[in-house]
Amino acid sequence: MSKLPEDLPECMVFLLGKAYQKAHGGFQKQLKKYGLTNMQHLVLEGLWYDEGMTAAELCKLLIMDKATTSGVLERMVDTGWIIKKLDPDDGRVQRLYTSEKANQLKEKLIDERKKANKNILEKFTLEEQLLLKRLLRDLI
Amino acid sequence: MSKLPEDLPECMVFLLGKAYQKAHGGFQKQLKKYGLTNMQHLVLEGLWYDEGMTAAELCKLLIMDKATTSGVLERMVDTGWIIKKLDPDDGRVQRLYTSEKANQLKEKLIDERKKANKNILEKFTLEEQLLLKRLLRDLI
DNA sequence: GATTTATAGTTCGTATACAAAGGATTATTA
DNA sequence: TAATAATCCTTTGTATACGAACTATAAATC
Repeated sequence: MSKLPEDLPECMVFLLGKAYQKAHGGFQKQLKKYGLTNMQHLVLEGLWYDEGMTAAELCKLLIMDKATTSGVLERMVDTGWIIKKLDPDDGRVQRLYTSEKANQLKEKLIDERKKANKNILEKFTLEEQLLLKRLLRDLI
Repeated sequence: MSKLPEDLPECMVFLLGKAYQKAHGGFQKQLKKYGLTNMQHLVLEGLWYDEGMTAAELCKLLIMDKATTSGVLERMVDTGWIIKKLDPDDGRVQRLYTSEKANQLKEKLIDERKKANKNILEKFTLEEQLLLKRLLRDLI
């Protein structure tokens, strides 16, 4: 990291932003060969956890903005990663399912996330890794 | 934080993203009354550190994408936060300066950042704060 | 000194992020 | 049950984020 103004490098917003920027960029590159984005990958993991969730449930679980998610889901339907089915009991609700294409890649895609995680954390001791994750979770 | 699929909550990309999302959102709200965004605030802090920097230098210092920054700087010129001056020695270069409007708010704006930082970190012990910042810096 | 290469910034295309407003539909209540 | 409120989701507008291509200018090399 280059030299920074005054106490800016002490600023959490900055540190978190840049740490995320780097981690996100690395993962994004890993996912490029699948034609998936980080966000889209996250949606798949959410649906694998609970297939048939509504968009609202997914947003709540994964702390995503509903307006943003609307567009993400549309693109994922267009590219064949997920399927939307209208809920028969509630005309407002669309239930979300992963596609065959997605399910066939499930193990590989989860492995990519684990690999990304390993890349990010390998510079730390196991103790530091656990501590960092705990501290970040406390921030959320 | 709500319950999450399998070991997703162990994933650094997710944890960093959501921690940043929350920190960023809080700071953004603080800055709204000034009509500034987080990114624009960061640019001002960079220029206060070294007035007259070029966009390229600013990008390198603050780890920003040049394409993104181009638009940010244009909006900041339009809204009167910064001034661009063509470098007399190099026709490619635009040198950047903070405006009077920005300088008059300098202390308040830096205080806002410090307040944001305090809000984020207050739940941790001093030891945890220092540790978290060190770990994040090591990620950048 | 003409050609090539490198650098500074901009522009374009695509994908988030999120506030705010707008349908559509369901639930609640007077 | 008609009116009101709450939910789900989409749309709109503005601001990043970033790869890729492009323009203008400067530097390097033959």
